[in-house]
Amino acid sequence: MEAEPETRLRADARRNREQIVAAAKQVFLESGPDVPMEEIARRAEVGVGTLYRRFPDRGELIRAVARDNFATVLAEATAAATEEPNAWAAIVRLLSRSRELRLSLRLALMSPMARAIVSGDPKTVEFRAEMMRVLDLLVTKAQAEGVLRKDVGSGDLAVMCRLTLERLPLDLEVSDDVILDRVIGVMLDGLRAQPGSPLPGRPLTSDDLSAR
Amino acid sequence: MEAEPETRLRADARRNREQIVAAAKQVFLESGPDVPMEEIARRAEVGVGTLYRRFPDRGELIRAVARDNFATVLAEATAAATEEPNAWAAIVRLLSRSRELRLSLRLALMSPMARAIVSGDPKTVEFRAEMMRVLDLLVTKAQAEGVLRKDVGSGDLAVMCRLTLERLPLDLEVSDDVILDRVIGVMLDGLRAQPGSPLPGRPLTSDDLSAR
Amino acid sequence: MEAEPETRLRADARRNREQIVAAAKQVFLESGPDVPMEEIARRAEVGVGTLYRRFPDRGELIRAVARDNFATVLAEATAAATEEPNAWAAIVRLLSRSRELRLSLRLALMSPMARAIVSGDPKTVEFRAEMMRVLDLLVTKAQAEGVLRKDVGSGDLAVMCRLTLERLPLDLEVSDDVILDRVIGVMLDGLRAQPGSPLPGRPLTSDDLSAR
Amino acid sequence: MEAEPETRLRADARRNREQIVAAAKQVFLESGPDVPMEEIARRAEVGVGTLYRRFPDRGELIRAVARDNFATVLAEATAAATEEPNAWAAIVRLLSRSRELRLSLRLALMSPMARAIVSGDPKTVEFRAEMMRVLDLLVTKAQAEGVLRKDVGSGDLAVMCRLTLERLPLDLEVSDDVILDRVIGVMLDGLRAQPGSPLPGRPLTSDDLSAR
DNA sequence: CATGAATGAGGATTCATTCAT
DNA sequence: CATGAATGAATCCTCATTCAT
Repeated sequence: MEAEPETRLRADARRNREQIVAAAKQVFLESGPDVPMEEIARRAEVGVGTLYRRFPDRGELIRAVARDNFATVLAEATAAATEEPNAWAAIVRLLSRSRELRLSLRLALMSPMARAIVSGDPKTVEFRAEMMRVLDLLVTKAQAEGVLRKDVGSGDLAVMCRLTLERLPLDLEVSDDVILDRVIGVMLDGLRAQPGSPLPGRPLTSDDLSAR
Repeated sequence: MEAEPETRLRADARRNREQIVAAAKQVFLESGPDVPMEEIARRAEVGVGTLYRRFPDRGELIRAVARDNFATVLAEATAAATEEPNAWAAIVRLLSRSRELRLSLRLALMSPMARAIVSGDPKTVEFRAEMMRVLDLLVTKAQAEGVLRKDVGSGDLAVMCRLTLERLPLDLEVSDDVILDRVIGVMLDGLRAQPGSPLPGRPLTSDDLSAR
Repeated sequence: MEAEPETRLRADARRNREQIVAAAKQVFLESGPDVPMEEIARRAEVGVGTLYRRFPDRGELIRAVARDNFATVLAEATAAATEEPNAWAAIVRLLSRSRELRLSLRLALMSPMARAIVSGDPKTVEFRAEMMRVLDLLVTKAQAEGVLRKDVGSGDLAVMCRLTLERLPLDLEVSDDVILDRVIGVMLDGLRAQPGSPLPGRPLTSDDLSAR
Repeated sequence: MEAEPETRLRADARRNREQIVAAAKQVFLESGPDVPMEEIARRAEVGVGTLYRRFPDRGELIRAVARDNFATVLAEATAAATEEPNAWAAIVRLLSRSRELRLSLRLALMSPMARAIVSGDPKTVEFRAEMMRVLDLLVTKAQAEGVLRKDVGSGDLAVMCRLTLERLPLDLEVSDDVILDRVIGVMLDGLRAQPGSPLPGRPLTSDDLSAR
C-alpha cells in the first residue's frame, strides 16, 4: 500500500528498509518516540549508518512508521466496509476490530514532537481524506438502514475510533482489549437509533475534522 | 489539597515550589515530559539550582505534577458526588465536567517513562483507591436509581473518564471540547438502563483496575 | 580591546573564557579549524560543556578568536603609526613587525568555512574599516614625505601586509621569518619613490578592498 | 607530464581517473580538502567505489591533485625560461603569469593535514628540485644580464612565486588578479638592480628551501 | 538558600572505507 | 570493473546533575 519511496531499491536494501520500519514501530511503541536511534538499528539488525541512509533523520523515520500504519488502518476500514453484510455491521467491526489497530496510531499520540511531524506530512492529509470517505459512506448507509442514530456524523465516528486506539495508562489485571471492548459496547449502544438523549451540537462531518 | 511534603516551608520557599509545579505542568503539556529542566526553571523564574533543591530529579517533579492533578480530579469527583441531586446526575457531571480535567492527567500518557514514574508512585495507588471509592458509590446508587444499566461497574466508568482526557491529535476547526462532549453524549446514552445489547464480560470493578 | 561579550561574568567564568580563546587560537594554528572541540576543551582545561556554554558552536569560537586577533593587529598598527618618527618608518615597521602578527590572522585563511564565518562577522567589517583608516593616513603622509611612490594606495599596502601573514608551506631550514623579511625587503625597495616601472591599474584605496 | 601511475590503463579507466582528479581539484578549491569523498565522486560522475579503486584513500587523492599541479607549474616555468628572450623577461613572466597557476597549489595551503600529506610525498621533493633548477638558472642569468639585483637567490624568487599563489580572503570589488598584479609590480621593481636598501641575510639558495 | 557555572555521559549524525551485487 | 549499500568509529552537541560563589 506504500507508494514510491522504495520503488527501485536493490532487493537487500528494500528488505532492510522494511526491517527498519518494523523495528521502529515496535520500539516506538515500547519506549516512545525518543528511543536512541541506535536501539532501533540494533533491533532491525542494521548499522546506524544504514538506518540514517534510509531515513535522514528521526522525523523521516517517524513519518515512515505513521504512513505504514495509515495503510493498515485504511485497509482494515475498507475491508470492513466491503466484507460486512450491512453498514452497521461494518461500523461494529470497525470499532471492535480496531483492537487490532490499537497498536498502530498510538505513535502519533506520544510526544508533541511526533505529533507535529506526523501532522505536517501531506500523506497524513491524504490518509485522513480517504478514511473519512469510507466512514461517510458507512454512516450514510447505516442511517438509511435505520440502525444508526440520525444525529451523528462520520466525524463523530472517527473520533470514537481514535479514542479506542488509546493505550490505557497502566498494566492492569484485565487486558486493555477486554476493557476497551466494554467501552465500545457502551458506545455502540449509544449509537443506536433510539429515544436516547439528543447530542449537543450537530453531527460532525468529515469537514469538521479537517485540520486547522 | 496537596498533603505533607511542603508542610513546613518558609512562605517564599512554598511559593517557589508552587511556581515550579505550575510551570512544569504547563511546559510538560506543551512540549512533553522531556523538556530540559532548564526550560522549566526559566518558566518558573527560578534557577536550576532551586528547582533541583526542591525536586532532586526529573522523576520527582513529574510525580509532583501528577499528585497535584490527582488532587484536583478527586476534588471534582467528590464535589460531583456531594452536590448533585442524584447519582446519575453526578456521573453525567463527572464525565462532562471532566472537560475541565482534561488538561490534567495527560501528563501520564505521554512517554512510557513518565507513565512508569507515575505508576510507581504510592500516591498514585492511594489516589486511585479514593477515586474508585467515589465511583463505586456512584455506580451502586445510580443502578439503584434504575438509571444506570446493571452490567457496568465503577471500573468501566473509570475507563470512560480516562478516555475523555485524551488530547485529540490535531488542530481541528471544531474544538476538542465540543467533539468530546458529543462522544460523551453517546456514551451516556449507552450507559442508560435500556434494552441495549449486553456488554462482553462482566462489570469491571475497582479491583479489576488495580495495577499489575 | 574586546568589548561587551564578557562584560559581567563571574571572575572564574571570565578566566575560563579567556583560556578557551587562547587554547583555540593555538590549536587552530596547529591543526586547522576543524580540530575536535574536545581537543580545544582539553587544552583549555575545561569540559566540553563549558566550551559550548560560552561558544554555542564552532563558528562562534572561530569568530571570537578572529576578533581577538583583530584587536592585536589593530593595536600594533596604531602603535606603529603613533610611535615611529615618520610615516615611512611606520610602514616599514608595520610590514616587518607584522612578523609578530603572522601567527594571527592565518586562521581566516584556512578553510573556506572559517573564511566564510569570519567574513560574515560585522566585527570584521569594523576592524577592516579602522585598519584602513590607519593605513590611509600612513600612505598619505609617507607620500607627502616623498619616500613612498605615488602610485600606490592604502589598499596595496593592506594586501602586502596580508601576504606576509602567510605561512610558508613547509618546514624549511631557514625560518619563515627570515625568509619573509627578505621578501619584505624587496617589497619595501619596490615601494620607494624611484624611477621604477609604473604599476598596472591605479592605486588601490581602502574602498577597493571593501567586500563584495 | 604525469608519469607512470596510469601508464597502462584502459582508455575509459584513464578517463575516469582524470575526471576524478579534475573534480577533486575543483571541489578542494571550493570547499577545502575535507569535503566528503562522496561529493567528489558525485562531481566526477563516478561511484565512490570507483574513486576508491583509483585512490585507496583521501591522502592518495590529495597527492594526485598536488602532483598534477606540480606538472603544470613546472611546465609553465620551463616554457618561460625557454621562450622568453632573456632571463629577466622570464622572471617577470613567471611572477605575472603565475596568475594562471594561482588556482593550483593553494591546495597544499589549506589544512595542516593536506600540507603534511603533500610534503611527505617524494614527488614533491622531485618537483621542488626541478623547479629550483629552473629558477637557479634564471637568477644566475638575470644577474649576469645586470637587471636582477645581486643579493637575491632562487630561493627568494621561489618564495615570491609562492606568495602570489595566495587566495585573498574575501570577495572584493577588485579581482584578486588585479590586486596581485600590483603587488607583483612592486616586487619586480624591488628586484631590480638599483641602489635600493640591502636585504637582510644572504641570498636564499635552493638549498635553503630544502625541507626540514 | 538561590544562582548559574562546570562537568561529562549519552545520544544524534556524518562520512571514510569496505563489500555485496 | 562499476556501483551504491552497509558499517561503525569519530565527532558534534545537549542536558541532567553537581558544586562553587
